[in-house]
Amino acid sequence: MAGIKEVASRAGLSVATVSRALSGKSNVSSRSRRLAQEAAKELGFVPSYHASSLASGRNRNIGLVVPNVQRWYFSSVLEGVSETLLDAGYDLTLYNVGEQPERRSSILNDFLLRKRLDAVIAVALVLREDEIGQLLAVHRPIVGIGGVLRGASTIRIDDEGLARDAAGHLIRLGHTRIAHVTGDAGLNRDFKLPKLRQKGFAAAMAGAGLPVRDEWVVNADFTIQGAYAVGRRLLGTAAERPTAVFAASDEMAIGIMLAARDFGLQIPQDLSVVGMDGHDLSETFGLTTIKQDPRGQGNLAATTALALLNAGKDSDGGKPAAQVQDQEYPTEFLIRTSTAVPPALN
Amino acid sequence: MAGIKEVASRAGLSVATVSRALSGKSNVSSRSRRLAQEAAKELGFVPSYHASSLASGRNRNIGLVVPNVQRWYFSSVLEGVSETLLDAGYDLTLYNVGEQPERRSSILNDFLLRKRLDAVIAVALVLREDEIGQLLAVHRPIVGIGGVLRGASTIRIDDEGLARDAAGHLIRLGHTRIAHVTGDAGLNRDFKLPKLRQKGFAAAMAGAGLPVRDEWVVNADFTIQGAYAVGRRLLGTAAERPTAVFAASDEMAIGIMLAARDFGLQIPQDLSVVGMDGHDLSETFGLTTIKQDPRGQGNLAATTALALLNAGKDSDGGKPAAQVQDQEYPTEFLIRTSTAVPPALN
DNA sequence: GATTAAAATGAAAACGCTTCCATAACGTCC
DNA sequence: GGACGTTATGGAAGCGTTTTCATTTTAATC
Repeated sequence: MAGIKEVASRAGLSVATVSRALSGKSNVSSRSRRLAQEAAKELGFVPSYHASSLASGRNRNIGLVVPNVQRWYFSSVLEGVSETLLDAGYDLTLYNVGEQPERRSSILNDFLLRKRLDAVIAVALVLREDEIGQLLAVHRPIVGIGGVLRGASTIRIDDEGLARDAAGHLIRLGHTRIAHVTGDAGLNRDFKLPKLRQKGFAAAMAGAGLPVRDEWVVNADFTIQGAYAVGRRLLGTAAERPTAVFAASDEMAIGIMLAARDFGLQIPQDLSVVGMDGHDLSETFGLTTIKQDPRGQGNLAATTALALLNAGKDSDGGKPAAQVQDQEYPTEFLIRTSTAVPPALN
Repeated sequence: MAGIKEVASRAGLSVATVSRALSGKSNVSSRSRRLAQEAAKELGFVPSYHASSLASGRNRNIGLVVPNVQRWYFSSVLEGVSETLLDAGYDLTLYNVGEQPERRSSILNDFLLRKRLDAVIAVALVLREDEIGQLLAVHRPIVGIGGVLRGASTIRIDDEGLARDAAGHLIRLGHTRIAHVTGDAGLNRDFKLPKLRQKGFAAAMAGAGLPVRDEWVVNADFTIQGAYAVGRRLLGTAAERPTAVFAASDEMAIGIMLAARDFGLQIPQDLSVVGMDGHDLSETFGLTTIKQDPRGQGNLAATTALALLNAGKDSDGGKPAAQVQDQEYPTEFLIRTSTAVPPALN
């Protein structure tokens, strides 16, 4: 394991110059730089991460906290974050906190604060004010995706408004008997998104003077399987059945579609379904949905975090320091083949 | 930012004793330990990760290299690894290498070797011998999942044998016209699994004296969407259509089932489908499959890595050092409702 | 060629811990 | 109560870089 000292003596330079040369600093003659690089390559020298971090105070490591890597949305964000971080030469430390709230706080204490992360990206996670305060106190930028964090930069979509649009689409088609599939249970209580989308749904219904029937607002935990099970109950009773379903996620919309097929219900003739998110599978199912781009959001979050980091460094430097800001990410309403006028009007 | 010195002076102890007390070492009186802990808590002291790693040579950080976090199998492994690592107080550094091979090598050089990881867990990735050599040379245990790595511990299933069993099940039911959905294209060329499963399929067919028809061995990239597209081509021509499909993954099996429904084919009456992996969705679809437990495999991989680490530490210590070994993970053949005797025999 | 500003260099001081080593306190046993 | 084996303790030496600061070299100007 060659250290920087060996490189220095082989290059005939001092340790200091080698360090500067290899880390691309200025004030190094091109000759010295070349010498240092050659010696480093010949010895296979790679600077020790910890020594370097300890001395410089920088980590080149950003933490990502997600509730559940299994879900499409989160793994897509993860992919996006991972991509831009890797390109920037940063490490990604992943905290898959899962549904247990107690794990979350232990993570914050034991890991995040341990001075080993330059920044934290939190997805769909509402941190308590004191937790944010702790992070900000140690000068760690925080960027949140899909959840507003006071004092942190945020990337989000207008969940409530978009949900209203989605439900509105069904209403404009003439549907009056509309069910809503949501997903609270068991999940992190901090996870506000389902409530927001539910609120948007309720707003659309109210705006059209339509009743929200409690038995038609059902919970499916954001999974295809959950929605499939729920769908069998919802659609099984031929007596009075909704003519349209607005699901708070595409996964759940797909679950509903699968259940509908089991009962021989044609989509969209017998049942309209609209989802949300733009899941990879939604196209295959011809699902009308509001597409968001979680991977792009991940990219943006990482970029934002990096910008914040640089801003902190040369705070009085040339380029204007990046500010904490709230960015709304663009979405796209995709009308496909899963929605039509209700059967009665057909 | 309180350092260990402040803790020491507040506790009225030396820095050395505080360090020992807080890291749970022996040879510390219970009184000193209590004092140190109290002082640390009062000051909100958290040891600096980098300083600690630099001084001790340990990182408490394990790298996980996966091809694609989006795929169910990989995200499940990730979840398992993350879980046991978090419980053990270890960090997880994730390398989502994606399909680009050049990225992989830069990761190895720039990150893995930078002395910042205690061990590496590689999923479905064949490292070159010299790459393994590099890692072993710096005394980093490697554990591989789903790909045999010379000199590394491995957790795997018998892909070829299990594929043979899966295809064999169709054959025993009386099917002779069996298609196979596999997935090579675009993927990391190192990814051997599809070839192994394909080999198992071929072996089963050969064993029964059945021909493998080239046009019935189709590629679907391991996705539902891909298999759906492929399925529409495969099943669309009513002329001569397979009576059964063996898909190399449950996702692809599901894609086939969706395509079959589009053509009004009943499963299993008109078409039998068998998958592999035990995807969360397979139950919902009644899919016959061979279930493996990627999350459990992730748990085991992490445990193995940790054991290897400890073995390295007290190599001549009490408990026998953990050995490099090849572990076959148990699987379960689940016969559900997607398979039956072929239509002709019905 | 002298004068001055700018660029390049090296010695050494951090960075904040862990751990070795020597010493001190504590029991235990005859 | 002295000798001895344990267990606790503190001082100080690392760990391998980066960065400050003082110094030397180079370039630029008159």
